[in-house]
Amino acid sequence: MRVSKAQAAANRERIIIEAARLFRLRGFDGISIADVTKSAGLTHGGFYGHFGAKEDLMAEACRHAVRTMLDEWKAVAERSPDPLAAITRPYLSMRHRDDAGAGCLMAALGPDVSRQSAPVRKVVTECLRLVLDALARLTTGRTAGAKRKEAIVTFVTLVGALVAARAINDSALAEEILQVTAASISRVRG
Amino acid sequence: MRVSKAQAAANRERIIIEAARLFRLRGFDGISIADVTKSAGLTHGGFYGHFGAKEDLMAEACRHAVRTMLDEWKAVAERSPDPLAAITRPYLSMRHRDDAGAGCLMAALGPDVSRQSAPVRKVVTECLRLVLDALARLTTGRTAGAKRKEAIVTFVTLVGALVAARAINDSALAEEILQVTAASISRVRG
DNA sequence: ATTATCTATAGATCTATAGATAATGC
DNA sequence: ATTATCTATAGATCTATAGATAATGC
Repeated sequence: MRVSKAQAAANRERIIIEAARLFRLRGFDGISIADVTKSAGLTHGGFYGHFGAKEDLMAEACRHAVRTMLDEWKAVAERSPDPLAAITRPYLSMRHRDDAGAGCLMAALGPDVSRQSAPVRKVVTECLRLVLDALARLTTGRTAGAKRKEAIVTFVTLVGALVAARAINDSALAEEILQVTAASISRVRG
Repeated sequence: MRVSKAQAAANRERIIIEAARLFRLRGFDGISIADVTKSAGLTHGGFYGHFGAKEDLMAEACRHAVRTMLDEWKAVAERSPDPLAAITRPYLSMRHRDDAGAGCLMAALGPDVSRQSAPVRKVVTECLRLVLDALARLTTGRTAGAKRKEAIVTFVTLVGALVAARAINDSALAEEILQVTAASISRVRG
């Protein structure tokens, strides 16, 4: 059976959306083409009409995941008197810890990305630049250089806290890690 | 062919050592039992005489990786006037970034661990406690609580910086991330 | 006699492709 | 007629097991 051009484009988009969610949840190797296409309501055979290889989907999924996060960041920052806190508070929440499929790409797949080939890592590199630029605009640094440094330290601290909080099996320790990190970030800024 | 009891124990240890290296390099799913046993100089069939399942090896490999890091930390901290810097400097080096197989477990496999079952995560939870305790002893905090908070923030910052530096495809940006993070850690402490 | 390791393989799963099908859009 | 999707499958790979082999250690 065939669908309209518009429907085919929507199917492709749904494959990317589901891939971004499932890869973040179970890792690049933990999800098959069949898993992704099934989640998108298709069969695995049609996949190669949309993408040349699984790797191409990984790159697209990474881009989509980061775009989604940046859109959310923009939305919450615009309607908050303390934009940086409006971003770091939900980032360092147990909700984010327990919902990797909808969360930060770097925290969910950073090491997975390291093991991928150049095209995927290139996309992630571009995405990281966008994230750092977005964060830098919200920092208290006086010069552009100071803002950038602050953005880098803030972002890697967020990522590390989430990675550690997720790897462990103890909710109390995870909450402690997230809270102590959040307190540290707001103390350093203030 | 059969080997002596002592040789069998040494073979088991070599399987763990190679697993700790290979898992950190390519991820839990990126390495097969055959890869690990071949690296240890054995065939894959004998594996199940040493371990009940691949998952058991993952747990042992995680424990081994963290023990190795803590041993290194202890060694460099003992012969340095600034123990914390003696640990964070090599951690935030390009050498560590480019040698995941011999480096920090959390930075190399944090998200991979999150997706594993309870036994593996339990081992990693115990290991994280040991790492935080070791770091806390080297911090400048006055109270035990302050030391612990400082240890948590320091560790997650280290992990996040390494995860980000490894995920990207640009050495200059990676160096910037590691250097800015290192400067921030020594500034906050000092 | 016991047992650590090896050979061989069953059963499952995954990526990618080939050819069939059926609805779109010129 | 074109083409997006489906069915079916080839070829590769992985975990785990069964039975054979051969050296250790009582």
